[in-house]
Amino acid sequence: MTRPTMEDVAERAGVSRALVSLVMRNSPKVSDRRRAAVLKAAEELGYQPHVMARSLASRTSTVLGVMVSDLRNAFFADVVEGLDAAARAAGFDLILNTGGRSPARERDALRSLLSFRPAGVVLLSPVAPASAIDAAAGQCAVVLVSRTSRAPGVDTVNDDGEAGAAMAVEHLVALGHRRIAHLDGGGAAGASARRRGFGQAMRANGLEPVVVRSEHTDTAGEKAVRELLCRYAPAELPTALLAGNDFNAVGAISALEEAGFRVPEDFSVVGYDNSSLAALRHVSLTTVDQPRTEMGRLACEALLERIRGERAEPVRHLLHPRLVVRSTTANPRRGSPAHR
Amino acid sequence: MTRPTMEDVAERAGVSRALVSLVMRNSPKVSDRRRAAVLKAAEELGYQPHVMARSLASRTSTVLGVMVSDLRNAFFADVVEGLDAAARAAGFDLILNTGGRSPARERDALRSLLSFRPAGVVLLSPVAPASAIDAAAGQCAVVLVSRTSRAPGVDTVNDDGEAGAAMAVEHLVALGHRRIAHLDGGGAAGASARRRGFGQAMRANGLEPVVVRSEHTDTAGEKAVRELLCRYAPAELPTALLAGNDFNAVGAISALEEAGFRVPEDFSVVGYDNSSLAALRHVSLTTVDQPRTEMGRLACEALLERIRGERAEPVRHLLHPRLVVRSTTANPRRGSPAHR
DNA sequence: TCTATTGATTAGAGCGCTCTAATCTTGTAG
DNA sequence: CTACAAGATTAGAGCGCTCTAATCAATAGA
Repeated sequence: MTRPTMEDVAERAGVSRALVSLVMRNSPKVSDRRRAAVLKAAEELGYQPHVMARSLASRTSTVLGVMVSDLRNAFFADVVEGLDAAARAAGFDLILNTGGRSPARERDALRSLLSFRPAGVVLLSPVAPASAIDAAAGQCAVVLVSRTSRAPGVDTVNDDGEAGAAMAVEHLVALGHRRIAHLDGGGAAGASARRRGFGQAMRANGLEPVVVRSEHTDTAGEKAVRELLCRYAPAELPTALLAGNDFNAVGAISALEEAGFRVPEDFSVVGYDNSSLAALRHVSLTTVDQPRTEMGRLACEALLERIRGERAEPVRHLLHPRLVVRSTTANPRRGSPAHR
Repeated sequence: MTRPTMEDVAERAGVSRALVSLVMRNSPKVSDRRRAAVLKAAEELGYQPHVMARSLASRTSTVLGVMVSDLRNAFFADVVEGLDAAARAAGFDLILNTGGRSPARERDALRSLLSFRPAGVVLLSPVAPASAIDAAAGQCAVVLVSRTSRAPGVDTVNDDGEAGAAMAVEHLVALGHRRIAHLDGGGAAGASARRRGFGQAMRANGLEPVVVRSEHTDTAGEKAVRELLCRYAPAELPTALLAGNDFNAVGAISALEEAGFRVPEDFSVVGYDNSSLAALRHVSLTTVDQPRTEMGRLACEALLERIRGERAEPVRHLLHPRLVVRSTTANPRRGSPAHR
């Protein structure tokens, strides 16, 4: 059961342990003859280098720590996929932890990650206090995803929620909508940026931003729409909705249909996230896509730059989202200048 | 930047490195006075034990390797969540990899995991040949999720797809359905068990099992329904559908509605997985729930039992799924004995 | 022939920890 | 006051590897 070591390979190949080490790290200063002999012996014994021993001896690490609040959230799962692909390509391995959006659990998770002396850590939408993050940055490279930081030792990768919301507004305005409401995501990650972007874009178009407090769930979307329908006289009703995310949008659509409205004929609805839900033909939701896998890749890249010492100044990635137009948006019937 | 070591703590506390080691592993054979002194020194220096060094010296590992084919798949993400919670509780850490359903990538991923000399590995629905899995089992504890094995050194955790499909059939039969079709998942994970369970349950009720070849996507569900509608005369049409999974079910419902049928009035539809999609009020799909988090927990537990040497014989967990009745199933209108 | 010179190989220390065995303290019995 | 057990502490080897510096071999130049 005990696996062969470098010493075993060396003995079998009739060389020194140091030479085997060189071959394993494929150093150029090994003669072809010896290299072949070592490789053969390693093969025969089924030798695999011991990463931890290597890491200890070389005082370097090929491990990246990842703390994710909740893997069930498809957003994080996608980011981790991107992270994994990039890390693997660079010869790094991921050690993963969940923080559960609880400062205490995050602290434990982070401590556990750091005890591996990783080359860097990625924190996905952490709720930990800035001081904890800065402390971590003193020990290894740190990159934050979906969270900002002003610390010089910390890189960040965020999607541009303002731009995303603005794109949605521009799309709706271009279709002819003038009265557009935003079902906002409350305190959820990214919600405030979207709300800000919505407001700015509306005002930039000379329109009055209408915001209905909501949450990132389908039931909250239904509720918000019912509220909206009560609040306005039929002629004053918005003709388009920008939901906080896709789930919220689907809930909103349900409530609209229940109230006898049709989407997109009577109401246009735009979601946010481009989740697998939005892509369902049955749903076919116009939505804003965040480049999630790309965010993972960039986070990994930022880490690698720091690790390799290629960069010391912080980098702040702000990724541009993309509007995916499907079947829930169209020209307005009511209230558009043409039909007024 | 270089972090304090045990030696530093020992010096500051005025004791030997060995004593610090004992305190860190909170051994009972340390006097209270020394323990306090060591703890204080460690605190002041911000000392954190080096997991890799510990692992190397003690020839034990607190790392569990996890290979998942695709984190984007919510099923796997949920299992990993369960795994993470159980591992953390037991003081283990997860190192994660994706295998991408490619034998070659899986081989690399597995090799990479094993190079950490983990205490055990969890393979989520691997496609690797049995020989590769058995080889891994020679190096550490191995548990397979959503894949069977006959190897004595390998534990398995699977959901009972046969039982799940049978439960769905029983539910439909109890509602009065006699003609039930299964849209099958082809070669997807778990599909064959569901198909088998469907066939057995139908025959056990004296009914003819109708199977339509499909896949685990919504578009495949639509296609399968159109095929079904062509294949049968209106009076002979099934009154209920058991889809391969939730996505497939949603596709099927779309196609049914498009063809002028209503769900559940004209057709009852049952999904499989109880994904977040099924829970949407707009969808409200009757479906079969797999205890995914529990599967992760059990996988971890199986590993821990092996690691602690509490068990040598393989364990084969077959988890019971649960039927979640929502709004897409009802008594049949057409074709039921009462209405014939 | 003898030295440089270059390239290939190896000895040996050390990474930060654990673990065994040895040593040092106490407390207690004789 | 000595003897001895029991408990507390430590020295030192070693986990599997890397890395520096030293050694060795082979070729080229004088």
